[in-house]
Amino acid sequence: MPAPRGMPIGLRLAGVARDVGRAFDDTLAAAGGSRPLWMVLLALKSGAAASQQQIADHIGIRGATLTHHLAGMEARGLVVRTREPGDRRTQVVRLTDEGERMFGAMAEAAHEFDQRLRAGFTKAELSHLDLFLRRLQENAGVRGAALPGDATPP
Amino acid sequence: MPAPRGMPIGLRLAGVARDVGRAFDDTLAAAGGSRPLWMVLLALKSGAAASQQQIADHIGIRGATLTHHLAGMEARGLVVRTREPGDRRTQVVRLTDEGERMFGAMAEAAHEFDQRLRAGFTKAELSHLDLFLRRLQENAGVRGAALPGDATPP
DNA sequence: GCCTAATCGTTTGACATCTATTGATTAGAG
DNA sequence: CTCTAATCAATAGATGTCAAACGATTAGGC
Repeated sequence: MPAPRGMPIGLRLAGVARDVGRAFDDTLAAAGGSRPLWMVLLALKSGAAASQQQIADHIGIRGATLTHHLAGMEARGLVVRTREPGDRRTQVVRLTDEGERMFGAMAEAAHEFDQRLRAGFTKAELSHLDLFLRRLQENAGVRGAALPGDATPP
Repeated sequence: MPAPRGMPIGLRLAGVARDVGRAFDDTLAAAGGSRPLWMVLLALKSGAAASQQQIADHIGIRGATLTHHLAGMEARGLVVRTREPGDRRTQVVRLTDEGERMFGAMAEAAHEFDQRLRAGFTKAELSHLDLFLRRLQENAGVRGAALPGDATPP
Protein backbone atom coordinates (compact mmCIF):
# COMPACT_ATOMS: atom_id res chain seq x y z
CA MET A 1 0.00 0.00 0.00
CA PRO A 2 1.20 3.52 -0.66
CA ALA A 3 3.03 5.14 2.22
CA PRO A 4 2.58 8.93 2.20
CA ARG A 5 5.89 10.47 1.31
CA GLY A 6 6.58 13.07 3.96
CA MET A 7 4.09 14.48 6.38
CA PRO A 8 0.50 14.45 5.11
CA ILE A 9 -0.38 18.11 4.90
CA GLY A 10 -3.86 17.50 6.25
CA LEU A 11 -2.49 15.94 9.41
CA ARG A 12 -0.14 18.85 9.94
CA LEU A 13 -2.99 21.28 9.45
CA ALA A 14 -5.31 19.39 11.80
CA GLY A 15 -2.66 19.04 14.49
CA VAL A 16 -1.66 22.69 14.44
CA ALA A 17 -5.26 23.85 14.31
CA ARG A 18 -6.08 21.65 17.29
CA ASP A 19 -3.23 23.06 19.35
CA VAL A 20 -3.80 26.67 18.36
CA GLY A 21 -7.50 26.19 18.96
CA ARG A 22 -6.91 24.83 22.44
CA ALA A 23 -4.75 27.82 23.29
CA PHE A 24 -7.42 30.14 21.96
CA ASP A 25 -10.09 28.28 23.95
CA ASP A 26 -8.03 28.81 27.11
CA THR A 27 -7.62 32.50 26.30
CA LEU A 28 -11.34 32.98 25.80
CA ALA A 29 -12.19 30.92 28.88
CA ALA A 30 -9.96 33.20 30.95
CA ALA A 31 -12.02 36.13 29.64
CA GLY A 32 -15.22 34.41 30.73
CA GLY A 33 -16.34 33.03 27.38
CA SER A 34 -15.80 30.25 24.91
CA ARG A 35 -15.00 29.91 21.23
CA PRO A 36 -18.56 29.25 20.04
CA LEU A 37 -19.74 32.18 22.13
CA TRP A 38 -17.04 34.40 20.63
CA MET A 39 -17.88 33.39 17.09
CA VAL A 40 -21.55 34.22 17.60
CA LEU A 41 -20.75 37.58 19.18
CA LEU A 42 -18.30 38.38 16.39
CA ALA A 43 -20.83 37.51 13.70
CA LEU A 44 -23.42 39.75 15.31
CA LYS A 45 -21.06 42.66 15.97
CA SER A 46 -19.65 42.54 12.47
CA GLY A 47 -23.11 43.11 11.08
CA ALA A 48 -22.61 40.19 8.72
CA ALA A 49 -25.45 38.20 10.26
CA ALA A 50 -28.65 38.85 12.14
CA SER A 51 -30.85 35.77 11.69
CA GLN A 52 -29.94 32.36 13.04
CA GLN A 53 -29.59 31.02 9.56
CA GLN A 54 -27.15 33.76 8.64
CA ILE A 55 -25.13 33.32 11.82
CA ALA A 56 -24.82 29.57 11.32
CA ASP A 57 -23.75 30.06 7.70
CA HIS A 58 -21.34 32.80 8.64
CA ILE A 59 -19.63 30.78 11.33
CA GLY A 60 -19.69 27.53 9.40
CA ILE A 61 -21.72 25.42 11.82
CA ARG A 62 -25.11 23.75 11.49
CA GLY A 63 -28.30 25.42 12.57
CA ALA A 64 -28.93 22.76 15.19
CA THR A 65 -25.60 23.53 16.83
CA LEU A 66 -26.30 27.24 16.84
CA THR A 67 -29.69 26.65 18.47
CA HIS A 68 -27.94 25.06 21.41
CA HIS A 69 -25.40 27.83 21.72
CA LEU A 70 -28.03 30.54 21.51
CA ALA A 71 -30.16 28.82 24.12
CA GLY A 72 -27.25 29.05 26.52
CA MET A 73 -26.42 32.60 25.57
CA GLU A 74 -30.01 33.74 25.91
CA ALA A 75 -30.26 32.03 29.30
CA ARG A 76 -27.12 33.97 30.23
CA GLY A 77 -28.69 37.24 29.11
CA LEU A 78 -26.19 37.89 26.34
CA VAL A 79 -28.63 37.80 23.41
CA VAL A 80 -32.34 38.05 22.71
CA ARG A 81 -34.12 36.12 19.98
CA THR A 82 -37.25 37.52 18.33
CA ARG A 83 -39.38 36.40 15.39
CA GLU A 84 -38.96 38.57 12.32
CA PRO A 85 -42.35 40.27 11.63
CA GLY A 86 -42.33 39.61 7.90
CA ASP A 87 -41.33 35.96 8.14
CA ARG A 88 -42.14 34.19 11.38
CA ARG A 89 -39.90 31.26 10.55
CA THR A 90 -36.91 33.48 11.05
CA GLN A 91 -35.37 34.26 14.43
CA VAL A 92 -33.48 37.53 14.65
CA VAL A 93 -30.71 37.61 17.24
CA ARG A 94 -29.69 40.80 19.00
CA LEU A 95 -27.00 41.53 21.57
CA THR A 96 -28.02 42.76 25.00
CA ASP A 97 -25.97 45.30 26.94
CA GLU A 98 -24.43 42.39 28.79
CA GLY A 99 -23.62 40.80 25.46
CA GLU A 100 -21.92 44.01 24.36
CA ARG A 101 -19.79 44.00 27.49
CA MET A 102 -18.90 40.36 27.00
CA PHE A 103 -17.84 41.11 23.47
CA GLY A 104 -15.58 43.88 24.68
CA ALA A 105 -13.87 41.66 27.21
CA MET A 106 -13.30 38.93 24.68
CA ALA A 107 -12.30 41.18 21.80
CA GLU A 108 -9.27 42.41 23.68
CA ALA A 109 -8.25 38.86 24.54
CA ALA A 110 -8.78 37.73 20.95
CA HIS A 111 -6.73 40.62 19.58
CA GLU A 112 -3.81 39.90 21.86
CA PHE A 113 -3.96 36.25 20.89
CA ASP A 114 -3.92 37.17 17.22
CA GLN A 115 -0.88 39.41 17.72
CA ARG A 116 0.82 36.56 19.49
CA LEU A 117 0.16 34.20 16.60
CA ARG A 118 1.66 36.70 14.17
CA ALA A 119 4.96 36.93 16.01
CA GLY A 120 7.91 36.35 13.71
CA PHE A 121 5.85 36.62 10.52
CA THR A 122 6.50 39.28 7.92
CA LYS A 123 3.57 40.84 6.12
CA ALA A 124 4.52 38.90 3.01
CA GLU A 125 4.67 35.64 4.92
CA LEU A 126 1.23 36.22 6.43
CA SER A 127 -0.10 36.94 2.98
CA HIS A 128 1.42 33.74 1.65
CA LEU A 129 0.07 31.73 4.56
CA ASP A 130 -3.40 33.09 3.95
CA LEU A 131 -3.14 32.21 0.27
CA PHE A 132 -1.88 28.70 1.02
CA LEU A 133 -4.67 28.05 3.51
CA ARG A 134 -7.29 29.19 1.05
CA ARG A 135 -5.80 26.92 -1.59
CA LEU A 136 -5.99 23.97 0.78
CA GLN A 137 -9.62 24.79 1.40
CA GLU A 138 -10.35 24.87 -2.31
CA ASN A 139 -8.43 21.65 -2.87
CA ALA A 140 -10.49 19.94 -0.21
CA GLY A 141 -13.52 20.72 -2.30
CA VAL A 142 -15.70 21.95 0.52
CA ARG A 143 -17.17 25.38 0.08
CA GLY A 144 -16.31 26.98 3.37
CA ALA A 145 -18.27 29.61 5.19
CA ALA A 146 -17.38 33.19 4.56
CA LEU A 147 -15.18 34.33 7.40
CA PRO A 148 -14.70 37.81 8.85
CA GLY A 149 -12.48 39.71 6.47
CA ASP A 150 -13.46 37.75 3.40
CA ALA A 151 -14.91 39.61 0.46
CA THR A 152 -18.68 39.53 0.65
CA PRO A 153 -20.01 36.76 -1.54
CA PRO A 154 -22.45 37.86 -4.24
CA MET B 1 -11.89 48.22 21.78
CA PRO B 2 -9.33 47.06 19.26
CA ALA B 3 -10.74 45.71 16.03
CA PRO B 4 -8.41 43.12 14.53
CA ARG B 5 -6.86 44.61 11.46
CA GLY B 6 -7.45 42.09 8.69
CA MET B 7 -8.46 38.51 9.11
CA PRO B 8 -7.39 37.02 12.43
CA ILE B 9 -4.99 34.28 11.45
CA GLY B 10 -6.38 31.90 14.03
CA LEU B 11 -9.86 32.16 12.59
CA ARG B 12 -8.56 31.49 9.10
CA LEU B 13 -6.66 28.48 10.36
CA ALA B 14 -9.64 27.12 12.30
CA GLY B 15 -12.03 27.65 9.40
CA VAL B 16 -9.81 25.96 6.84
CA ALA B 17 -8.95 23.12 9.18
CA ARG B 18 -12.64 22.56 9.85
CA ASP B 19 -13.47 22.39 6.17
CA VAL B 20 -10.50 20.25 5.21
CA GLY B 21 -11.21 18.04 8.18
CA ARG B 22 -14.80 17.53 7.15
CA ALA B 23 -13.72 16.53 3.67
CA PHE B 24 -11.20 14.10 5.13
CA ASP B 25 -13.87 12.70 7.46
CA ASP B 26 -16.10 12.07 4.44
CA THR B 27 -13.25 10.39 2.60
CA LEU B 28 -12.48 8.08 5.50
CA ALA B 29 -16.17 7.35 6.09
CA ALA B 30 -16.47 6.25 2.47
CA ALA B 31 -13.64 3.80 3.14
CA GLY B 32 -15.50 2.44 6.14
CA GLY B 33 -13.65 4.25 8.88
CA SER B 34 -13.38 7.54 10.72
CA ARG B 35 -10.66 10.04 11.56
CA PRO B 36 -10.06 8.86 15.13
CA LEU B 37 -9.92 5.28 13.91
CA TRP B 38 -7.44 6.25 11.19
CA MET B 39 -5.22 8.11 13.62
CA VAL B 40 -5.05 5.13 15.96
CA LEU B 41 -4.30 2.71 13.11
CA LEU B 42 -1.63 5.04 11.77
CA ALA B 43 0.03 5.39 15.17
CA LEU B 44 0.15 1.61 15.57
CA LYS B 45 1.32 0.88 12.03
CA SER B 46 4.03 3.50 12.19
CA GLY B 47 5.53 1.73 15.18
CA ALA B 48 5.64 5.01 17.05
CA ALA B 49 3.26 3.84 19.73
CA ALA B 50 2.22 0.59 21.33
CA SER B 51 0.73 1.43 24.74
CA GLN B 52 -2.41 3.48 25.19
CA GLN B 53 -0.46 6.23 26.80
CA GLN B 54 1.89 6.42 23.84
CA ILE B 55 -0.92 6.37 21.32
CA ALA B 56 -2.80 9.16 23.06
CA ASP B 57 0.37 11.28 23.25
CA HIS B 58 1.23 10.52 19.66
CA ILE B 59 -2.17 11.51 18.32
CA GLY B 60 -2.59 14.47 20.65
CA ILE B 61 -5.76 13.41 22.41
CA ARG B 62 -6.45 12.61 26.05
CA GLY B 63 -6.25 9.10 27.43
CA ALA B 64 -9.95 9.14 28.29
CA THR B 65 -10.82 9.84 24.66
CA LEU B 66 -8.58 7.07 23.42
CA THR B 67 -10.16 4.61 25.84
CA HIS B 68 -13.49 5.20 24.17
CA HIS B 69 -12.12 4.83 20.66
CA LEU B 70 -10.26 1.64 21.53
CA ALA B 71 -13.36 0.17 23.17
CA GLY B 72 -15.18 0.59 19.87
CA MET B 73 -12.28 -0.68 17.82
CA GLU B 74 -11.83 -3.72 20.02
CA ALA B 75 -15.57 -4.45 19.84
CA ARG B 76 -15.16 -4.24 16.06
CA GLY B 77 -12.30 -6.71 16.13
CA LEU B 78 -9.73 -4.27 14.79
CA VAL B 79 -7.40 -4.26 17.83
CA VAL B 80 -6.67 -6.31 20.91
CA ARG B 81 -5.62 -4.81 24.25
CA THR B 82 -3.41 -6.78 26.65
CA ARG B 83 -1.70 -5.90 29.94
CA GLU B 84 2.06 -5.57 29.64
CA PRO B 85 3.66 -8.34 31.75
CA GLY B 86 6.29 -6.10 33.36
CA ASP B 87 3.86 -3.30 34.27
CA ARG B 88 0.23 -4.22 34.64
CA ARG B 89 -0.90 -0.63 34.58
CA THR B 90 -0.02 -0.47 30.92
CA GLN B 91 -2.27 -1.69 28.10
CA VAL B 92 -0.51 -2.74 24.92
CA VAL B 93 -2.58 -2.37 21.76
CA ARG B 94 -2.07 -4.66 18.76
CA LEU B 95 -3.70 -4.72 15.35
CA THR B 96 -5.69 -7.78 14.33
CA ASP B 97 -5.73 -9.10 10.77
CA GLU B 98 -9.00 -7.23 10.32
CA GLY B 99 -7.32 -4.12 11.62
CA GLU B 100 -4.52 -4.58 9.09
CA ARG B 101 -7.06 -4.80 6.27
CA MET B 102 -8.89 -1.72 7.52
CA PHE B 103 -5.62 0.15 7.57
CA GLY B 104 -4.95 -0.84 3.98
CA ALA B 105 -8.32 0.38 2.79
CA MET B 106 -7.96 3.69 4.57
CA ALA B 107 -4.32 4.28 3.70
CA GLU B 108 -5.13 4.42 0.02
CA ALA B 109 -7.97 6.85 0.62
CA ALA B 110 -5.79 9.00 2.86
CA HIS B 111 -2.99 9.07 0.31
CA GLU B 112 -5.29 10.19 -2.49
CA PHE B 113 -6.71 12.86 -0.23
CA ASP B 114 -3.24 14.13 0.57
CA GLN B 115 -2.34 14.28 -3.13
CA ARG B 116 -5.49 16.25 -3.72
CA LEU B 117 -4.63 18.75 -1.01
CA ARG B 118 -1.20 19.26 -2.57
CA ALA B 119 -2.59 20.21 -5.97
CA GLY B 120 -1.17 23.51 -7.21
CA PHE B 121 1.59 23.65 -4.58
CA THR B 122 5.25 23.66 -5.48
CA LYS B 123 7.67 21.78 -3.26
CA ALA B 124 8.97 25.09 -1.98
CA GLU B 125 5.47 26.30 -1.17
CA LEU B 126 4.67 23.12 0.75
CA SER B 127 7.87 23.54 2.67
CA HIS B 128 6.98 27.12 3.52
CA LEU B 129 3.46 26.14 4.53
CA ASP B 130 4.84 23.50 6.85
CA LEU B 131 7.23 26.01 8.37
CA PHE B 132 4.50 28.61 8.83
CA LEU B 133 2.17 26.12 10.50
CA ARG B 134 4.87 25.03 12.91
CA ARG B 135 5.57 28.64 13.76
CA LEU B 136 1.91 29.22 14.51
CA GLN B 137 1.96 26.20 16.78
CA GLU B 138 4.98 27.52 18.63
CA ASN B 139 3.45 30.98 18.89
CA ALA B 140 0.33 29.51 20.42
CA GLY B 141 2.51 28.22 23.19
CA VAL B 142 1.03 24.74 23.32
CA ARG B 143 3.49 21.92 22.99
CA GLY B 144 1.81 19.82 20.37
CA ALA B 145 2.05 16.09 19.99
CA ALA B 146 4.73 14.74 17.75
CA LEU B 147 3.10 13.95 14.43
CA PRO B 148 4.04 11.32 11.85
CA GLY B 149 7.04 12.65 9.95
CA ASP B 150 8.32 14.83 12.74
CA ALA B 151 11.83 14.27 13.99
CA THR B 152 11.76 12.01 17.01
CA PRO B 153 11.86 14.10 20.16
CA PRO B 154 14.79 13.34 22.49
C1' DG C 1 8.03 -4.16 54.96
C1' DC C 2 5.24 0.12 55.19
C1' DC C 3 3.80 4.35 53.45
C1' DT C 4 3.35 8.07 50.11
C1' DA C 5 3.49 9.70 45.54
C1' DA C 6 3.23 8.86 40.75
C1' DT C 7 1.46 6.42 36.74
C1' DC C 8 -1.96 4.03 33.76
C1' DG C 9 -6.39 3.21 32.20
C1' DT C 10 -11.39 3.58 33.17
C1' DT C 11 -15.67 5.87 34.40
C1' DT C 12 -18.68 9.84 34.74
C1' DG C 13 -20.45 14.06 33.31
C1' DA C 14 -20.20 18.20 30.43
C1' DC C 15 -19.38 20.60 26.02
C1' DA C 16 -19.39 21.09 20.90
C1' DT C 17 -20.82 19.21 16.77
C1' DC C 18 -23.48 16.64 13.40
C1' DT C 19 -27.57 13.95 11.21
C1' DA C 20 -32.28 13.03 10.95
C1' DT C 21 -36.72 14.30 12.05
C1' DT C 22 -40.44 17.35 13.29
C1' DG C 23 -43.57 21.39 13.56
C1' DA C 24 -44.52 25.95 11.96
C1' DT C 25 -44.35 29.11 8.31
C1' DT C 26 -43.84 30.80 3.69
C1' DA C 27 -43.60 30.47 -1.50
C1' DG C 28 -45.40 29.17 -5.71
C1' DA C 29 -48.39 26.69 -8.98
C1' DG C 30 -52.95 25.68 -10.53
C1' DC D 1 -58.45 28.97 -2.21
C1' DT D 2 -55.98 24.46 -2.08
C1' DC D 3 -52.04 21.79 -2.29
C1' DT D 4 -47.14 20.77 -2.61
C1' DA D 5 -42.51 22.04 -1.90
C1' DA D 6 -39.19 24.75 0.42
C1' DT D 7 -37.43 27.18 4.46
C1' DC D 8 -36.42 28.05 9.40
C1' DA D 9 -35.65 26.64 13.97
C1' DA D 10 -36.09 23.12 17.52
C1' DT D 11 -35.62 18.34 19.26
C1' DA D 12 -33.49 13.84 19.90
C1' DG D 13 -29.78 10.86 19.51
C1' DA D 14 -24.99 9.86 18.26
C1' DT D 15 -19.95 10.97 17.93
C1' DG D 16 -15.70 13.06 19.51
C1' DT D 17 -13.44 15.52 23.06
C1' DC D 18 -12.11 17.09 27.65
C1' DA D 19 -11.72 17.48 32.96
C1' DA D 20 -12.27 15.32 37.24
C1' DA D 21 -12.38 11.45 39.95
C1' DC D 22 -11.44 6.71 40.85
C1' DG D 23 -9.22 1.97 41.26
C1' DA D 24 -5.21 -0.74 40.37
C1' DT D 25 -0.40 -0.88 39.99
C1' DT D 26 4.31 0.61 40.39
C1' DA D 27 8.25 3.50 42.17
C1' DG D 28 10.85 5.34 45.70
C1' DG D 29 12.02 6.72 50.44
C1' DC D 30 12.60 5.27 55.15
